[in-house]
Order: sequence, then structure tokens, then C-alpha cells
Amino acid sequence: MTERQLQIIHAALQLFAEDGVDATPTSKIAKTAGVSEGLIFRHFGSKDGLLKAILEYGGERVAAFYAKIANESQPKDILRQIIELPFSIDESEYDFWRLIYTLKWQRRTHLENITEQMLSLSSKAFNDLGYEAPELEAELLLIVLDGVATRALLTESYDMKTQVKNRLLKQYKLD
Amino acid sequence: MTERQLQIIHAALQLFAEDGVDATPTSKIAKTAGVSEGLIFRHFGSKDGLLKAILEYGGERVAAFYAKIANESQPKDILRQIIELPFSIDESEYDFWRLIYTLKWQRRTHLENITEQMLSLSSKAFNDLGYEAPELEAELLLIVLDGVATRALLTESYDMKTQVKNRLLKQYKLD
Amino acid sequence: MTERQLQIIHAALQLFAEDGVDATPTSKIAKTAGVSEGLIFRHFGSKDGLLKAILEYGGERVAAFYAKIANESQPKDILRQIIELPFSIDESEYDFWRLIYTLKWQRRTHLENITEQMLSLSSKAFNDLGYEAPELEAELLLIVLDGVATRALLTESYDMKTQVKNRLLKQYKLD
Amino acid sequence: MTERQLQIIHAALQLFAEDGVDATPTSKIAKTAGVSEGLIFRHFGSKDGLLKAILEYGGERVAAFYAKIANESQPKDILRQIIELPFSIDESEYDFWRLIYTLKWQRRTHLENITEQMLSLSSKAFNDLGYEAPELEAELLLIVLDGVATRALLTESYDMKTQVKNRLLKQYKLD
DNA sequence: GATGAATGAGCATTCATTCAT
DNA sequence: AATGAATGAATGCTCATTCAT
Repeated sequence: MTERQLQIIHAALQLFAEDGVDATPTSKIAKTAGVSEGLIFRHFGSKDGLLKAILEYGGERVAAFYAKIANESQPKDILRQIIELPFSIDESEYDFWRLIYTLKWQRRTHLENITEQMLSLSSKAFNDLGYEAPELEAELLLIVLDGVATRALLTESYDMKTQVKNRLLKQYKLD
Repeated sequence: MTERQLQIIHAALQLFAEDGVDATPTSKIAKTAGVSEGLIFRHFGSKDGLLKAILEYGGERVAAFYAKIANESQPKDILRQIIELPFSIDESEYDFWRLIYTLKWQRRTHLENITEQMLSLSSKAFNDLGYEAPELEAELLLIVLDGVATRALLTESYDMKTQVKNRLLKQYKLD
Repeated sequence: MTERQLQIIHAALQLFAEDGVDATPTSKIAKTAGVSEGLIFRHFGSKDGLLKAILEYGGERVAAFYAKIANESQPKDILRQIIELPFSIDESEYDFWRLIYTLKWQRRTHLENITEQMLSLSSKAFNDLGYEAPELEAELLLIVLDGVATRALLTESYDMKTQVKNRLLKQYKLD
Repeated sequence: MTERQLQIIHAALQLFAEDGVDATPTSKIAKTAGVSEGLIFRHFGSKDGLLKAILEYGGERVAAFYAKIANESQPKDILRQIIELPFSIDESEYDFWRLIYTLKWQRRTHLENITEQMLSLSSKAFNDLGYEAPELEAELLLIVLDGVATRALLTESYDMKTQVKNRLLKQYKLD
């Protein structure tokens, strides 16, 4: 990934997240990135190729996130880490996540396996902790965390983060 | 609202929800609705005018939803009704809600005041029921319900609905 | 010519003169005239048919103008009348003449024979008065009068009319 | 101004003059110029931008015309030059002038200040020559020259040019 | 006669993509 | 690698015209 390619990816990510993929012309990406329009196509083949590159680029970081969690052995630690997830998104990554969530509503994105992974991980943890219906609990936790992420990504300066997190940790007796 | 206008609205709603507003050409709407392309503009002025008409058309039903809840006097009934909300969406209305949720990520839509209304209603109910942090509880409930709706709208044949609902009713001691 | 037809003709004339024929939609004509759009086509067949009707409607008055002049027997009287022409246009007829002059630049209009008539009439008069080059004089007079009309039609509240007329009458020793 | 831009400008000028701006589709301009339709918009932004470019392009030559006259010191020379004006339009510039005169009847064009300049220049010249009513004379001269231009531009192979010019020079005792 | 809903061809404009340099 | 001129298909929209009532 060269310097020029990163410039393009960052510009596109920002614009895609802000205005939507369809509403962002490649000409605007080129201008924002400070490169010629042709270069986008030389490097990424097409606008869709660029989108895919962005998704992969961000996907790597998501994978890293998960590697950490899978390493934990204690079910309580696993749950704690999973709950931490949406609260630990750095603001520099908001654009990426906004894009992911936007795409969710239109085209299947690669996030599905992530959802599956998370469901199975937390389901197992709930089971280990003796919950009666671990799959249902896992489902509900997923729903809550997805909701949290949505609310945080869409609300400017969302300030209930910490309280929500503590309330969740308390609910699952992880504090 | 004439027959023809409804044809157009239904066709557009379906396509907008499926492919996104930007990715849906008016020509395709016309073909799907079985009318001439010009008619769209005669009736709705512009593509954006059509979108607004759809939002209003659906918005009326949302308002009706709320009218019911606001009438309840018992806090427990209010909460019960609010929780019922995402579970009672008829499949015939999925397109509308998918559109609403999609738009949320791109342009501010009129759903914000709905969010506010819901927060204040449930916050008051939680307060009446003696919850320690009623606003936090309301916030969390909103998040959960938003998450439920999202999951139901995006997952084909989502079959955990009932279990999730019961689990929630139980958590808030409403069963 | 029914009442309704006149309404349409007057509305169209005004709009055609103001914005140009091409830039005036039939819908605007209908609205201005206070009739339905369909009626225009029932009465005039097409937009072009309407234009032709306007031209004929106005053309009759032009023909009447000429009939008077042709009746004069004295060359001086003929010239005087011809010179009077552009100065005697009533403001209520400005729209019509503006339209005529506009059309001149795009499509041949029926005014050509008028020009020819005028040339031959004044040419004969100049000849009778012993001018050396009567055709040249006729040509020049035509040019001047056309210029006067243009200037008057395009200049709001053109106030040199009388002076210009007197100057012309004097030049041709008709005062 | 690149080669391609000139191709477009010439094609557009010809078509605008012939059929009128409104009646000339950009597709026809593109075809006539032998370029793609998109190129028109890349270079001129819009159809109106193209029209403005044409007007500026031609306007420079008009300005040059005037610079010459303003340099003359003798009133007789000034008048002679002004009278020369409409007779010295090269046939290659007919399209441009036809366009200018057409636009006069619909939208205010930049020719107004030219009219004003010409009026003040000739008015001063007439005054210097001791004419009784110099402003009236200037007005009349403008009218005549405008009429000459009109007649020449609208009449194919107008062959009285020289005679008219000589007649005018004689009338103002400039021969 | 009169209306106005409906049509569809045509228009200006945008934009992803190609390609010569 | 990099540019940016050039393309042309597709888009939202307009408008003269038709037709059922």
C-alpha cells in the first residue's frame, strides 16, 4: 500500500461515510485526495474496487480486535472484552464504522461472519457462566452492543457512553 | 392520494428500501409502478418530493402508533407497549422501516423527534416505577429496541423475536 | 374567434414576447390564460398553430394599416404616412411587434411581403417627387424606420420619438 | 483556448445563430463539432456557460473595433469610422452578429454599453461639427446604422451596401 | 366544448471509466 | 507511475401532445 493509495483510501472513506457511496463522485475523491482522477482507476480498477479495498483495509483492524478476545480463557473476561468493543471505538475510526453500518442496509457486507463469531463466543461464555438460555443472552447482548454503536456513531458527542457501559457490566455481574 | 400515486409510492418504497434511494433511477420506479416516468414528476415534482411523500405516508402510521401509547396511564403499560413496538412491525411495513433506517445513516430524517418522544415517555415510566437512573434506563431501552428492529429488519426470517421479547418483558418485570 | 380563444392568444402573445416562443411552455400559457392545457390544442392544434394564429390575428391589423396608405394619391402623403408608421404603434401592440421582430431573426415570418410592399410604395413616391435614386432612398427610409421601431420597442419609455419623427419629416421636406 | 474548445465554440455559434439558443440541443452542437457531448460541459460547465464564452470571444473583437475609433481626434474621422462600422462586418462574423441581435430581443446582452459609447462618441462629434441638435443626430445615426446591420444580416447577398454607405457619407458631408 | 391525467420523446447534465501522453 | 482530456451511457426532469371523461 503506497502513500498515494492511502491518500485515496482516506479521502474516499471520509466522503463515503459522509455522503454515501453513491453520492460521492470519483472526481471529488480525487480532488480531496489531491491526485488525478485516473489514478484511482489505475490503483483500484473501479469505484467498487476502491470500496472493497477500504473494507479490507478496515477489516484487518477488526480481525485484530477479535484475535485478542479469542485468546482470553475466562468467560467473564471474554464478555467484558466483548462489551468493551463498541465503547472502545476511537473517533478516528468513526468514518469506517459509519460506512460499515451504512452498507449493512444495502449490500451484504463482510461483517456477517464477525456477527457470527461474536455470537458463538459470547454464547459459549454465557453457557460457561451457567446462564439458562445462553444463545438468547448472546443474541440480546449483540443487539444491545449494535444499538450502542449505532447510537454513538449517529449522535454527535454522545456522552452517556460510560454510564451505559457500567450499567451493562453491572447487569452481567462483570464489575 | 389517487390510485396512481399509491402505485408509484409503493414501487418507489420497495426499490428505495432494496437498493437505496440514489441507486434507484426514476425510470425503474416508473416501470415497476407501471406508469410513465413523467407521471412521477407530475405528481411529486421531483425524486426528492417522492421520497418525502413516502416518508409522510409512512409517518402517519408511526404517529398513530404513538397516539396509542401516550394514552396509557400505567407506567408498566407504557413500557410494555414501547417494548412491543419493534416486535409488532408487520412484514408489509418492512420496506418502510428499512428505508427509514437506511436514511438515518445519510440524511437526518424526521425520526429524531420520535426518538426524543420515546426517550421522554419511557424515562417518565421508569421514574414512576422507582428506577434509580430512569434516564439511563430509558436510553438503554431505546438502544435495545433499536437493535432489535435492526436485527429483525436485516435478518431474513428472524425467529428469535418472541424469545427476545419475553426476555425483555421479564427483565423489566412486566410479565 | 371565441372569448376563450382570445384569452389564449393574448396570454401567449404576452409570454412569447417576454420570454421567447421556445422558452414559453404551453402549461404556462394555459395558466396565464386561465384555461386548461388541453384547450390550447383543441383550438389551435399545436403550439406552432397557436403562434400562426397570433401572427394572423396581428397581421390583419397590419394589412389595415397598409390599405389606408395605398389609398393616398399624393406622394408626399404616402411618405408622410409611411414615416408615421413606427411612431404610431400603440403601446398595447408592443408585445405583438416585439414578437414579430424576435421571430425575424429565427424563422422567416410573413413580414417579408410587407417589407416589399413598403419598398415599392415609397420607391414610387420618391420617384414621383423627382429623387435621383428613388430605390436607394426607399431602402434607406425602410432601414431608418426599422431602426426606429427596434429602438422604441427595446427602450423602456423611449422619449425621443417626437423629435426623431420631426427630424425625419424635415429631412424629406414633408413638414 | 484549446483546439477542441474552438471547435465547440464555432459549432455552437453557427447553430445558435441559425436556430436560436433554445432550439439548439447540446447534442447537436457536439455532433457538429465532432466531439462528445460531455466535453461541452467539461469545458464550459453548462450550455449557458458556452453561450457566455461565445459572447466574450466575440466581444473582444468588438472592443478592438472601438479602440480604433476612440483614437481618432477629428470629428469627421470619428463619424466616418462609425458609419463604416456596419459595412465592414466580415461575412465570417455574420453568425456572431446574428446571435447578438437575436439575444437583444430576449435577454439583455452586453451590447448596451456599446450603444451608449457609440451615442456619446457621435454626439460629441456632431457637436464639434456645429450641428444644432447633436444628441438627436447621434440618436438618428445609431438608428440608421442598426437598421443597416439588421438588413445586411437578414438579407442574403445584400448588394446595396456600398450605395447606402455612400449615400450616408454624402448626407453627413463626409465624402 | 372543456378538463386534466397521462404519455414519451427529448433535453441538459453527471459521472465512472478509458487512454494517449 | 501519473495526468487529465475525452467519452458515452445513464439520470432527473420538462414539455408538447393525446385522450378518456
